[in-house]
Amino acid sequence: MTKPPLNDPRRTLTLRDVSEASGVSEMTVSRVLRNRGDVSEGTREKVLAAARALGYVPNKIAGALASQRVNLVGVIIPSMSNMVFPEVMMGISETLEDTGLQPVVGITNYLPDREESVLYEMLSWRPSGVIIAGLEHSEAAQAMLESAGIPIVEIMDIDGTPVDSGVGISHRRAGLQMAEAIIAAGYRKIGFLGTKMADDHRARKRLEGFREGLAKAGITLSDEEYYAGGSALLKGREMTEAILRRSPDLDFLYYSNDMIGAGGLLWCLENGIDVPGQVGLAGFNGVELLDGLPRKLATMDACRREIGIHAAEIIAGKRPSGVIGGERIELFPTLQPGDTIRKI
Amino acid sequence: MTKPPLNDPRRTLTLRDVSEASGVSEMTVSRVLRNRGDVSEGTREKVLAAARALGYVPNKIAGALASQRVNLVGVIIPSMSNMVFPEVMMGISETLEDTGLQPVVGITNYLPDREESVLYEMLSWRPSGVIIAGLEHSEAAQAMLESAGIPIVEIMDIDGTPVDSGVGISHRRAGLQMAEAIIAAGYRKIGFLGTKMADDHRARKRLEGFREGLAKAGITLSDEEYYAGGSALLKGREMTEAILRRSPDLDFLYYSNDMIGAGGLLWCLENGIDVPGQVGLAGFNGVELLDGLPRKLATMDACRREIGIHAAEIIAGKRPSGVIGGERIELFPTLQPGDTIRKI
DNA sequence: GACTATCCTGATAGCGCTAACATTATCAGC
DNA sequence: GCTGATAATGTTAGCGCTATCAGGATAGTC
Repeated sequence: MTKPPLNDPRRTLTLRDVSEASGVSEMTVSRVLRNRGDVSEGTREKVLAAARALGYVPNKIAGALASQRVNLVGVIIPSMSNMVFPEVMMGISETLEDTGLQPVVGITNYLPDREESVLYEMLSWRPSGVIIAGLEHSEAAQAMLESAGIPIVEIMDIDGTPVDSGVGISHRRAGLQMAEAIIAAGYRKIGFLGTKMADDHRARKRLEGFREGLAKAGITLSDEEYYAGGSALLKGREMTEAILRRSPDLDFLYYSNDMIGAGGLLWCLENGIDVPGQVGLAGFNGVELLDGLPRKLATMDACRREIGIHAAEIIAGKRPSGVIGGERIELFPTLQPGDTIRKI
Repeated sequence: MTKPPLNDPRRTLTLRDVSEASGVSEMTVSRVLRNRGDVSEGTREKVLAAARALGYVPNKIAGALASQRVNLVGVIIPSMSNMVFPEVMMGISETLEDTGLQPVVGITNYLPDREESVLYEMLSWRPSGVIIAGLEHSEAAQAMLESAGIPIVEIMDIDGTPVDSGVGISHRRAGLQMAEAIIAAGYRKIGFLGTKMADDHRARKRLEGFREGLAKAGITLSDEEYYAGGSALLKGREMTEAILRRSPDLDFLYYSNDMIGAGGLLWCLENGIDVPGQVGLAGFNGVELLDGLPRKLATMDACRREIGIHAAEIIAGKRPSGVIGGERIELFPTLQPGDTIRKI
């Protein structure tokens, strides 16, 4: 963005250029281009023609500064690499589409430090609202959210207290319900397979809920296996092989996400393990991928799309309630037993 | 972003507030917060302390307007729903990380109209550069790119002439090479399975190259099957079943992407089809998912990550060549035969 | 004809920040 | 002490736009 001298014909155009080309004031041009206020049909056309002919693109930076209005919504999520956040994004984009608001995404990679800096960066653009994944933030991030003076929606998780609004599911309960279903189906020697990520609070809460569910039946996890990085499908295979080799008496494997669950399912099928007779399997998320698998993996959908839609509605002020802020929307995932849990 | 009166303590903070709190001029505060110019250690600490205490977040809108510098890079891609663009994004983010530049993503859903409006919106923020997928754009979009006055990098595809810089692979050649490999392996009755998208120019070019490759051996496609929307893995299964039911004599299936290829592979394995003996299979992209499949699908990697890295380097001015613009970087995908093409 | 109402357009004053220059402190060297 | 460099800070003037209000038409009303 170097600035050419004023006489350079390739200097970036301003309202003034359009104004001069169409013979009206800058203010009128501004009105035409924003469809605001009354402008006669004649001038409107004249201005639009001039703008088009010049190839004028308004400068939103200047516009935003002058109007104190920024049509941006910051969306801060940990990752894009599995399909869960992209689906949330779709819900958000779709809902924001006809509001004039535009989502801007920041990725944290599950790092609190990075979340903090991404948030700072976002807020420095003075967005109209922020949608941020999770309820756990660094102290500084928490402070920024509290004093931002704009709508904040914390999404995905509802087990805790949002700064402003919250939309999500109870991961603790999701884990608990899955445990209950597994026990009800008669499984007793249960293994857990998940990621190593200390900062994935939602996976942690699911596991806690799961343990709690098992505890109610007087059961504890028989074995655990963790991974980090790499192709989730492949890791699912490897981990499944490893855990079953180490603990051959396991009769159920609970995966912290569907992708590793799918890998586990493929491995079991190839190795002649009777699923769900000998070993039952379940994942979490309800990803579309599962539809194409030889057998449907048991899972719970995380209401990803709905979360995105509701969050965006709150920011856009589209909530039917008419409430301004401080909404708390809990969604309820349904258990999809698929073909990998014994029918009772 | 409503603006509270000046006496409202919750009004958004400005440089002036920090300046008053720390007893120096706004300019000095600005210098401290941007680490620019000479500021004594004493004042620096005083200012930082005040800024932190107040919870001041600079207003980049004002900063950008004043300095004519925007640390944003527009990235315009068609989709996030398969893993190809997220991986390009990772290459971009990683490369931009230490440059002070920030990517901002826009999604077009393969719609030229939407591409045009997303581009317009992006340019109105006066970014430092634009990375945009593909070489085919609407006339208006093309004009905007030409006159934007910033570095433009068109990515993914190199079969054509970029406006400014280009980074990608030849999809035409990729299709051609795959055809040659298939023919060399002795397959003759070849079917194609792909998406319906008229505006996926890269898929189209691959198919054209593929047809060309077949033609050289005097072969034409024996059958074709197309889909739109839905779970790609599932669609891959369904399409494979459909095409093989209609044309049982096919001995090879070329899929326009790995995901449907994977679905096809699973279907074939379940239905006792000898792969690659009776039917050979190949996809395109080289997605990580394939690593977890029972058998490795033949594919060609699309150099997604590298494309992202090179594109970002061009925008950031990090190219070793020192060239300013108009670079053309062709990458060469390698054929990964996997286990689904007969060894010769 | 004066008056109000409605519609359209223009002049003015910033938005919050930074570039560029101006000014003031500080200190070495003679 | 004075000069002149260097370092540290302040002053001024916008960046390109929009909110706000002030007109100038035109038309209708009494």
